[in-house]
Order: sequence, then structure tokens, then C-alpha cells
Amino acid sequence: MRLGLCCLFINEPVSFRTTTAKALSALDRDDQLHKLSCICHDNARNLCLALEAAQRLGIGAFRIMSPLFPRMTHPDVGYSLGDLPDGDAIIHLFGAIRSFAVQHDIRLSFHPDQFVVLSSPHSTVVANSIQELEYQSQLAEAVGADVINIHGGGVYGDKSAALQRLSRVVSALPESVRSRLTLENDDTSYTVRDLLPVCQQLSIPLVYDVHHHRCNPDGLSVEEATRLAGETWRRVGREQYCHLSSPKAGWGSGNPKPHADYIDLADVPECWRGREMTVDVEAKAKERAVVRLMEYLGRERT
DNA sequence: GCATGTCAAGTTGTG
DNA sequence: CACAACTTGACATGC
Repeated sequence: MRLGLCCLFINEPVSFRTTTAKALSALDRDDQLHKLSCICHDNARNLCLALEAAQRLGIGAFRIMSPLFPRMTHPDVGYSLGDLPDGDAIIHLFGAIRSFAVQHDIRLSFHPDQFVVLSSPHSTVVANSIQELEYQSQLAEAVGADVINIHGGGVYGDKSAALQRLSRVVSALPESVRSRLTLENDDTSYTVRDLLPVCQQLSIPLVYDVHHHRCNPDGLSVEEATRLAGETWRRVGREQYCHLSSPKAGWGSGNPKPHADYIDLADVPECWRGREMTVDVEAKAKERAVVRLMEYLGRERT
């Protein structure tokens, strides 16, 4: 089991910067690009630091923050890598990141946020989503990330119609996006059972989030969901990817959806132990939670 | 300096 | 019907 960290560290000196469209809009274009260039360059350097820290801690995967290049697809202040004064230096850093990740076998992924909705009935929402996916696939290509993971999106009162729209949009995506795209079961709308047919039909792997499955069950057992999702990965010859978290308020009462600081060992499925797979740890205590889980699992084995 | 409100985008579910 | 949750800062502003 390869354990992964999501986006941030709490104890390591790694931080990512961002900016807002509003702040940028007060500047003229040259100043905008200068500011963005500094931020992107900084973020690329911090991504190097992140991978070095991950390697040192024995973390085997890292999810890269969506706004690594903030506001890149914004209609007013958007830009491309070539527009940035430090573009060449950034490309150089990306090459270094890529080879470091390969050398130390750190798997990289992207997880666009909730605004990427391919099942939407609104064509502008879908068009913006595709543009965002193209941006992320460009970065993914540059740093060697093999996964861009998204949710099914909204239901709009008719799940099968929404799934049909999703299928149609996914099958028409550019190859640079499609070859990395994965679908994940969520905690309100789309379950493993809902997404499996789409994934099977389009040869898109399914990221199995066991916490979402427990919050939003579909009749499949954890073992069945793990196996069925695993087949979508085997079919494309890639290592299975799963997500894991523990409920902040426990399973007993209240809302189990918010994530706890650490992973409760009891929430790690029995059938995952010793299995060849990547597991992103979604926990508030970030790298400390990953390290603690590694220690738990290691201790358990002896 | 430090605290606080704000930030592109979508959808669902709750109060 | 309005607003928080998702997930979470970091930045900009104002004291």
C-alpha cells in the first residue's frame, strides 16, 4: 500500500501562494504577468520542496493543489505559461520535479475542485470545466502526473440523463485529458455502482473513496467496491488509486462527512492491507497523519 | 503588527 | 428562500 499526501504540509516549510482575480484586475497587464510569474515560480520551487519532504518521510504519492498556477483559465486575467517572464525557469523546474518523482517513485495526481462539472446541462459550465481540465492536463504532462480525478457532479433530478451527458462529454475530451481522467464516487450523489458502467464503457479508471462510500452507500460491500474499482485500473494497466479518511465526529451520531485530523486504523479496510495500491490520506493533520498511519500499519504487521 | 473579511467558478441539502 | 458545506488557505484591507 502506497500512502499519499493531499496538497499541503503542516510541519514542513512548504507553502503555496495564490492571488485573486480582483487583486490582479487592479494592475496593468505587465504587472499582472510579473506578479503571476513570481507566484508560479515560487509554487514550482515549493513543489520541489514538497516532493523532497515526501521522499524523506516515505510518502509515496502527492496530490498537487489545483491552483498551482492561480487564475490561469480566468476569462479576464488568464494566461499561458509562455506569457510569464519566468516561463523558461518554470519549465526547467517542472523537468526537475518530473525526474525527481520518477527517480523516487512518487506518484503525482491532480484533483480539480467542485467547479469542474462535466454532467452539467449548462454548456458554459461544461466548456469552462473542459478548459480547466486542459489546463490541469498541461501541468500534469509537464510534471508527469498520471491522474486527474473528478466527481460526477450534479444530478439535476435525473441521474441517468446526467450520467449520459457525462459519458458523452468524457468520450469527446482531448486525449491529453482523457488519458489521465478518473471518476470518484462522492458522498451525496454518485456511488461506485452509479459510476462503474460509465468507467467500464469508456475505459476510465474509478477512484474508490471508501469514506464517501460509507457516507453514501450503494449496496456494494467495501470488498466488492474495492475489487470492481480495481478492475477498472487493471484494465488500463495501472496501479489502483483509492481515498481514505476518518469521520471527525465518529460514526455514531452527527455528521460523519467532515474529515478527522488522523486516520483511525479501524477505518482502513481489511482487504486493502498488503494490496498493491495507492491510497491518498485525506486528513487534516496532513503529513503527520500519513506518517502516523504508516507507523500503525508497520507495527501491526510485526 | 495583527485581526478580519474576501476570494471565479457549481450543486446539494439544510435552516 | 437564503446560505453553508464541500476544503482551506492566503491575500488584501483596515485598525
